Amino acid sequence: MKNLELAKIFNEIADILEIQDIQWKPQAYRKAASSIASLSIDIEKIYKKSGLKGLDSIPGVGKHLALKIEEYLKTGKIKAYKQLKKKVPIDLAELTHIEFLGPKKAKRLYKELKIKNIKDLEKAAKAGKIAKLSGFGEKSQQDILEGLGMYKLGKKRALLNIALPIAKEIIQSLNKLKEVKSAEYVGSLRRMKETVRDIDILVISNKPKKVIQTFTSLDNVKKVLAKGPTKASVVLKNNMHSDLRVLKPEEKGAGLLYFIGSKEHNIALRKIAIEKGYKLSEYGLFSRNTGKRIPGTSEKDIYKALSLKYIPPELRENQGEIEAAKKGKIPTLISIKDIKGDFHVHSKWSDGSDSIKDLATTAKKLGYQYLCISDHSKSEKIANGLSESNLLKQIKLIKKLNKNFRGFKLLAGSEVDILADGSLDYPEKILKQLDIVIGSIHSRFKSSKQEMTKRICTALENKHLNILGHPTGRLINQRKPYNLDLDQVFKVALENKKHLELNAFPNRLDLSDTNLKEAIELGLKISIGTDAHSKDQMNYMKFGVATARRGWCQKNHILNTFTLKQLPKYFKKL
DNA sequence: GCCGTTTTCGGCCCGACTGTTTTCAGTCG
Repeated sequence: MKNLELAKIFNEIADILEIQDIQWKPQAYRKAASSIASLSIDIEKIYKKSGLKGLDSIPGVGKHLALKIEEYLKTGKIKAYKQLKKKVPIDLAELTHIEFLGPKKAKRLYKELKIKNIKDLEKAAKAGKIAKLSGFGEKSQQDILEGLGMYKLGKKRALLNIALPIAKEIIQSLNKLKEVKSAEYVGSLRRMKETVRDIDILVISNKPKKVIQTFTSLDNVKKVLAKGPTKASVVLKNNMHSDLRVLKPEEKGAGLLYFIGSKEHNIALRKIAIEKGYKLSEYGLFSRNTGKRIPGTSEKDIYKALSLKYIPPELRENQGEIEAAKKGKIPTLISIKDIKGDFHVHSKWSDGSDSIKDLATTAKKLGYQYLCISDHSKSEKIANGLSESNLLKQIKLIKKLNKNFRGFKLLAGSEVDILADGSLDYPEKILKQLDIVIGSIHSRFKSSKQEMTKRICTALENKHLNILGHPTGRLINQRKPYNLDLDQVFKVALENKKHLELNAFPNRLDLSDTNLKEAIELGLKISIGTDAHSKDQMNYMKFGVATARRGWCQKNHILNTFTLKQLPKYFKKL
């Protein structure tokens, strides 16, 4: 996938053009970069299939940029970019990662101090050279030094299971104030993006001063970055940033829209507003002529005034949801209430920490009808994988426990290793005694694309396998997906009537949102498994559901929404 | 450089906060 490489280059071109005070072009490059970065398919595929015309059909990509993309795909470089870099030999992509340092300041630093990269920047800042520049001063230098520290610390974005509890705690503290009418987390966290950079909060109140004061003096606040009458920005103790905005009650709907984002979604909405003679900002929807507020203060009201169906936050990425809303075709997304079971949990028989009985109790408390115990298979020595005899014992125990349940059933499963040759880690006589077999890759991650694809497809052709576990093997912030022809895997899964897992563990979320969208469009069914290694982790289901929502999944796409009675249609051995 | 039921020119989302200013540019979201 060269999508992200291209997006990065276009963004850097935008920076360089901006430095040269060139108007509008930077915006065009940025827009193209953002739409390329959010493509769900490989840009190379688009080009191979439909050539320049295909590239031209990407929003924000016209004739000229299409040619540049073609050049990059063919030669691996873009001449115009090289020339620009020669002219402005600064590592802008790196430098502008520093908070409060944008292209304009970077240019001045280069002109006056020959600063080209982070290293030069650190040296100059430490030597006190930056403070002496006109227009910079002590504070700017301090900001840069701190930004450098943050850059080193916080290159990685936070996982949802880290960010969400912090956000909820902040919300709770703010909601305690009588001045607060409502406090909600917004931004990418509200859209449940797989990782978030900061925690954005929107408070509705007529007394913003008090709210800002409380927010900036919360226990969890390490440093206050900015503090104005309606807006504040802080660094939390874990080095994440949190931004607060306070709006008035009548501004709530527009405020939520604006702060939930995404930016791309908002830009698209504002353009529709303009077409209709309105102006949309975080304060509301207004008539361009009279400046008067258009009645209605909820998000729904605003969508309605723009002739759009309500769009749930998880879909607001400008990836087709606006077009769908225009046609009134926003799907009814799956919700956590639809979930009737979990297909992937580990007990202390392998590397989990709780007993099967405790896991079952938790499942029943969650209102589930079934829970599939899926411990590791014998090759997974490091995770205490079950020997054949132990697995048989476990199956017996599950059958015994089931006798005591009403309206609830434990399913005897296993997360069976897919071995190097694509075979499964237990012999047929064992596999056929299991209710559900999840096949997963846990070794030889660095195989070639061809090998890995063949290995997984062989497993998918095995009649005992039901679900392909964490299909791409990525670990967010840690490990890239395996080299894999995912289209081929989807195709073979479909042909063999196999299901794909959406592993809900927060550092996996595998399949990803865009993968899921592709999979369900093909007609594949998805099984959400928490991969819980303790009963508490069974709550990770919410991250799975959120990711499914981001992948446009409806109830009927997700196996976990089916009742115990309906399951045999999808799992023959039940 | 892109885009188009005001389409081949002339627009391009909108506003808050900060630092270094003496009216605003730069950055962020």
